[in-house]
Amino acid sequence: MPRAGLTPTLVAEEAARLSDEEGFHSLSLAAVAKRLKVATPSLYKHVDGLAGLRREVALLGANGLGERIQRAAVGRSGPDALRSTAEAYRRYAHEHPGRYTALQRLPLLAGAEPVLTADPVRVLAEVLRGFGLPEDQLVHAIRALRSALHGFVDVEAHGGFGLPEDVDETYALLVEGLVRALRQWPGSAGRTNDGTEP
Amino acid sequence: MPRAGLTPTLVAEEAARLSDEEGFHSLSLAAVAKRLKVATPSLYKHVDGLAGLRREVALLGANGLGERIQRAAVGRSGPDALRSTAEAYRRYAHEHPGRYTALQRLPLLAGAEPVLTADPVRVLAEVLRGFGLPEDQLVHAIRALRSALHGFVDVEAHGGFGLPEDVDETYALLVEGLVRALRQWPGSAGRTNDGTEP
DNA sequence: GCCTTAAAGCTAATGCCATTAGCCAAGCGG
DNA sequence: CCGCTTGGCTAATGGCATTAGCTTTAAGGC
Repeated sequence: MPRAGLTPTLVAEEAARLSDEEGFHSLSLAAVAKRLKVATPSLYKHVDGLAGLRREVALLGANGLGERIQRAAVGRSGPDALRSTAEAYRRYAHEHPGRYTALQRLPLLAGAEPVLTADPVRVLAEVLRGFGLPEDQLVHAIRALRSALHGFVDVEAHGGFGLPEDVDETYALLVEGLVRALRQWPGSAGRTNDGTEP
Repeated sequence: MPRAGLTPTLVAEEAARLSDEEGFHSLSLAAVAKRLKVATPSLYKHVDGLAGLRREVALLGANGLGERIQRAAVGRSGPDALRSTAEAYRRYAHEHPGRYTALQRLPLLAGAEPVLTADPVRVLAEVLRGFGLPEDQLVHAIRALRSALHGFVDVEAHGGFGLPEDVDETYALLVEGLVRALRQWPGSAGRTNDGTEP
């Protein structure tokens, strides 16, 4: 019988696909093993149990999200960059719901901070550059931005927006609210171009 | 041997306590049964399996959160009501993390919408009354407000704010950002008193 | 005060999953 | 061609949810 030829990367990627397709709650060693046509215990040669598998999916999610919003921000600045980034953020969460869910728990998984080739938080920090915030407000502003984007995406993913009103429109309004809030952030240098005028 | 004297309510409340103390992920029929000094299958006489148990905890969470923020808002209006409500919202999530986590999944648990004695979303809607928003913007504003509050609390609960900067201060700044964003909401009647002046 | 009876709580049994131990063979390096 | 690393396997254990079916409690009618 020929070998299956698994690697840690192959296993993690299959797990991520499964998470996206069936939901993060459906991620199990047994399910991944079945997809790879392999017995469950075989996976232990490549990943560190279920906890390790989840961690790998979370890492793929963090890097994937980071790369996506990075690409969305490149060549833009200020409100314009924020709008583009916010759009990419939500789109990634829609396209990779399992990875996105996994990503949330990453901070709690203590241990040596592993290789994040593209840290989403760092990208958001760069996006906020163009808003002229004082140095000591940057961390607070990043946190607020993360909260708003994640909160929307999370509520949406849980079916929390039940009314018929257009959810895309709500998101656009939320992002514009963020732009306004950031332009008038305490201690800010003042108004920045809102990106809707030349 | 005398009976244990369980009721659906008693079981649900013990489950909620366990969720808060050990984390929602630790909620299981076996764990609840052990706390109540009862065999696991006995619980099926009072709740509809694990899914039902989670649903009950979610309901306790929704009602608890609703009551808390309701009380915080009473007698206040506009930005003042928003600040008080936001504070109560976060405090509830801190004090009842298990219930709060359960609550998120409530919308997905399809079926007959059950008795919500105090719907948190309705309370938020009333809080937004004082901001003079046009009728057709109310739903969008409520969604934005929910997103921001939940997002912050959720990131915080997952240990997402790793830097040493004061998290309470970030929350206060986020809430002030919301106040600004809502006062200048598209189509709004204009500025409202920001609550920091008589 | 008995006796019927609905229901509370139990034990036994099944099945799924994670995890560990230990076996076996594939396939690479010499 | 040979040996050794290591990928993948089977077997076994233990936790959990769930169902079936039994026993006995204790409430209410008589």
